[in-house]
Amino acid sequence: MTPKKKGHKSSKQVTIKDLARQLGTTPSTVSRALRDQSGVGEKMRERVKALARQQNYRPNAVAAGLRKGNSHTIGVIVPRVNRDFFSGVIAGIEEVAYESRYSVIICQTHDRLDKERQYVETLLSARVDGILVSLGLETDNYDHFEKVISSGIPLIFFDRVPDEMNVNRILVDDYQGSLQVVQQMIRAGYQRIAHFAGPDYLNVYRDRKQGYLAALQKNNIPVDEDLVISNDLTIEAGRRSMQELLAKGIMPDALFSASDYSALGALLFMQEQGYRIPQDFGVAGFSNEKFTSYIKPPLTTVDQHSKEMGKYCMNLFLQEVKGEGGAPGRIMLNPEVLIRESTLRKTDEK
Amino acid sequence: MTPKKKGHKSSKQVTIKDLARQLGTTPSTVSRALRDQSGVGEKMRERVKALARQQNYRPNAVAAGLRKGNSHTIGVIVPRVNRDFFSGVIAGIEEVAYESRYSVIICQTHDRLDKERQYVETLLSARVDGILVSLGLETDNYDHFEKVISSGIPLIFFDRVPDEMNVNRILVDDYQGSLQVVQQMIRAGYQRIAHFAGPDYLNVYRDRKQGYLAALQKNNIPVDEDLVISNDLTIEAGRRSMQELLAKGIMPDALFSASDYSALGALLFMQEQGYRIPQDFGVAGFSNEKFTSYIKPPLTTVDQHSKEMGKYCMNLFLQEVKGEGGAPGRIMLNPEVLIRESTLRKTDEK
DNA sequence: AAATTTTACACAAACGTTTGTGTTGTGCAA
DNA sequence: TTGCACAACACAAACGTTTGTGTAAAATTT
Repeated sequence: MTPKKKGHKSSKQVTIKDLARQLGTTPSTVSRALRDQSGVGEKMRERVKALARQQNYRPNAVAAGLRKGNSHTIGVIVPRVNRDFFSGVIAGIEEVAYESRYSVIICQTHDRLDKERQYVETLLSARVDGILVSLGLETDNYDHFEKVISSGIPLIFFDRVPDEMNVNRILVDDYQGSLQVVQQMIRAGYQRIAHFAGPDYLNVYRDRKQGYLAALQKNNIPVDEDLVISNDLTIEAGRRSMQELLAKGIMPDALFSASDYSALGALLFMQEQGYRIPQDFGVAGFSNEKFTSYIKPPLTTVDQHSKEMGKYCMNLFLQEVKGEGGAPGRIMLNPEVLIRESTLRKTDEK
Repeated sequence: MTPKKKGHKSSKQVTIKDLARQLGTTPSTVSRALRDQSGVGEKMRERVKALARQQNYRPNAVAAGLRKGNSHTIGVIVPRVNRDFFSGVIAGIEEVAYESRYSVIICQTHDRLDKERQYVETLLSARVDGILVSLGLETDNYDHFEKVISSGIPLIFFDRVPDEMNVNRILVDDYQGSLQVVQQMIRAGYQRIAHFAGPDYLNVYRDRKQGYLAALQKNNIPVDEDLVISNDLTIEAGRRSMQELLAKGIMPDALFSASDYSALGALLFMQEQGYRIPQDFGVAGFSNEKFTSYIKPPLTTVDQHSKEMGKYCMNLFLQEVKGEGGAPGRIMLNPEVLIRESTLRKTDEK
């Protein structure tokens, strides 16, 4: 009967002008008062704030952004948000952003180059104050990022970074992580270790492959080209690649995959084929996705300190924006190798 | 030697005014030309576009937003992005948003009420054109959303929606989903089914509990209060609650959890205690997180059509923004019950 | 050919801030 | 009492668009 609606439905937001008019003063004074700038008396300041509160005034960030030339917003471009690694980075970015009252626009490319390009345009049009990016799988051309640079706003890459560009980059030591995992696998007794690799033009996959190759070399294990397979690192790809290997009569005794997902695909396939993990076949992945610790057996993998990485990103941005950006920053974090049951062949029984 | 930099480092972005000046025309004509509005000749239009392209003109969305009073951006507030359910919804929202060229600001509350409040303020200040929300676990007060409503922009809730408010809402039939899962468990032969519930003031958890209770009732199984436990639905909580049950000497023969995560915690705990799933103990969850199909045994759960839900959300928003918003829309999707091994006690051997 | 409509453009105001520069008036020292 | 510094405020321009209106010339009709 008595409708609960209080606020008028289509009420225009109250502006600084409205406040000024009601107080018999000017917009400039109101603006200064609200932001505690000098040049306005104690009494007026109080009156302004009181009225603002009472009228439910909310500053128009768009207008302020236009005038000040910045939006206090940053853009983050990632392949997908539902990877624990990326959502971890995002969490880190957000934590720092939240403290400094920055808004974060998150864009998912789904590993598609066209979307990546489009989002860069959108973010530049939205006049974000900076862009944080991890490249998509398809990205083998960086023209769209040149535009960002020439626009003058900070650009920071993390994890999947472009090789050719001299830009800020934050990453984990993929080479070391891979090296150590494979070393452990060899120590556990595996002899013919296969590798699932990603595209060679992305630093992370190249480095992981190099780490794998280095481990073999250090242990005088010859590299078998047949055991190194490139795929798109999904569960399905992992399953399929494993199947194809066996179909070709190639039988490794372990797998180090550049991704936890393709590792999982292979693991599931091998289990279905009746192989026992880790006795008959060892499996290791990369990224420390959460599921790796739930499955049976838990998967050996490499943690990339995703949240830390996110914090570093945002802090680097804040530095840059303060004008402290000299040469492009380069930060490399140490990965943490997590040896779990999936590569623990009964080696301790020696 | 010859530095590659073309764009001047700190180059101010070229504006519509710059173009106008160079063409000997006015900003208004340039603006209309670029947007293919009527009132500008074919020849001039071409000249404008050519120059814009050549000078790398990029429209300033902030300025346009201020003038037009809309930002072509929407805000999405979710508890966390690294749940498959939420990232699925986000994917759906983005897909539709991308087509209609809307930007999406994603905000994670981490289930905290203070963050939820803060993000609402931020989004309103940023003058987003609409807000899509799924409530946090702590949210038992909706004052901050009243502000959104009185600001006049569309507000749409999904999945976790407020009871008291008469607003747009899109959800899945939690009651039906739960009812069917528990019915199946009973048919599979489980007699004493425990339930992990979330806070009663959130619709989804209340409905799931109701579905659970209804299933018992329909099968003339008395409700045992000891078997209904509220926790915060994390893995750890699931593990702990299960442990506490056993410690108290209460021994259910199955569990239906309102969340896949707490279901997983309980499942892992029971396996560690030597119980076989599903023979000795049945487990079912809710939400169809991806990991549920990887673990051993695969977990029975309920799919909520997350991506669909996201699309519905965004489409409902688009409708509202076109002014076609009559009474608040209410959409209920049918869930899909996924019976998997974790509740498949050898019932078919009858 | 005159009257009328239409086209192609220019002009100017507006969106809501922020900020540089005037303009008072007050208090203080000389 | 004059001069000066400074506080407290008003005034106005600017940020980059969009959009309503004005005004010629061109195209169309009669």
